[in-house]
Amino acid sequence: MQNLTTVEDIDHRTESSSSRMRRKSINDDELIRFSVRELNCHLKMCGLSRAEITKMKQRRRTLKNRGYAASCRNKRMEHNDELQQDKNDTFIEITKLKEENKKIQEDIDNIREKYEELKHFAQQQNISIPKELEFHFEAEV
Amino acid sequence: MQNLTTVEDIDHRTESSSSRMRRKSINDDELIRFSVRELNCHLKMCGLSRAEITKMKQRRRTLKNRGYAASCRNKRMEHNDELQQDKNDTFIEITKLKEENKKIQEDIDNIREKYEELKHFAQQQNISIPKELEFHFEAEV
DNA sequence: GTGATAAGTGAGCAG
DNA sequence: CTGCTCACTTATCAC
Repeated sequence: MQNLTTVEDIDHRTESSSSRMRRKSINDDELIRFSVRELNCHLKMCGLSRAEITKMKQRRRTLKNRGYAASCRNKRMEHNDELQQDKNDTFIEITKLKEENKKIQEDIDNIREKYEELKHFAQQQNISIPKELEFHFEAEV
Repeated sequence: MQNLTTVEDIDHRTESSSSRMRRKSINDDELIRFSVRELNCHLKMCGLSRAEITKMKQRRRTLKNRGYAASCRNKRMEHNDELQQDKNDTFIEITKLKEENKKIQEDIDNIREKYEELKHFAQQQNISIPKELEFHFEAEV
């Protein structure tokens, strides 16, 4: 795509009056970067007609829109990547939590077993365990 | 946007020969729906010139592209919603797992307490607990 | 006027 | 040719 906007690109119907213009005075880069005030100043100095100025303004708008569209696409892609990353992260976290959970559950099972053995031992020794020291396990998972 | 494609829209340079055409014979809807074979048949029956047929084909392509673009955008949005939903779902699951985890950890703490009390009781009663019935808690979280 | 976004268009790739 | 996707343009909306 062409990157220079010269007055002769702008409005061929006024080509006949182009002899009084300074050509290639503003490129696309400047056309975007200049403030409205600076731009108006430049366009006047170039001696552009009203129609040519309108075309230039439109070109400026189009160039800016191109940039907006790009940042819009970019934003969308970044947002998407972010969600995707979240998904990966949470998968890892869930896996970790499940493992931890499982490990703790195993701990409980071990303790329960020991406790049962201990109770059994007490029975054998005819030791009565005070009520307040009793512990009742819930149903195992 | 206009929704009918008539031959006179297609190529004004051949307007002079349009007397032998049947006008408004194909609308955009048909232009998309017809198979290539059907379309060629229709275009011939309408007596379109080669240039007109090319224009019609291009119009068909454009209309199809319009649809493709729409489905592409749609797909992207659905994918995005899906990721967003995943995010919500996993947030719920993680919350649940953390709660469960906490609950189990509390259970362990309770058991640990009871166990310690039991050991203390045994000491008071001068009951020695066999080594194989000992249980060593890991460092508390 | 500026920035953002939805829809439409054309280029170009893949099948 | 068909379908898809990217970059760009245009129309529109909100500020």
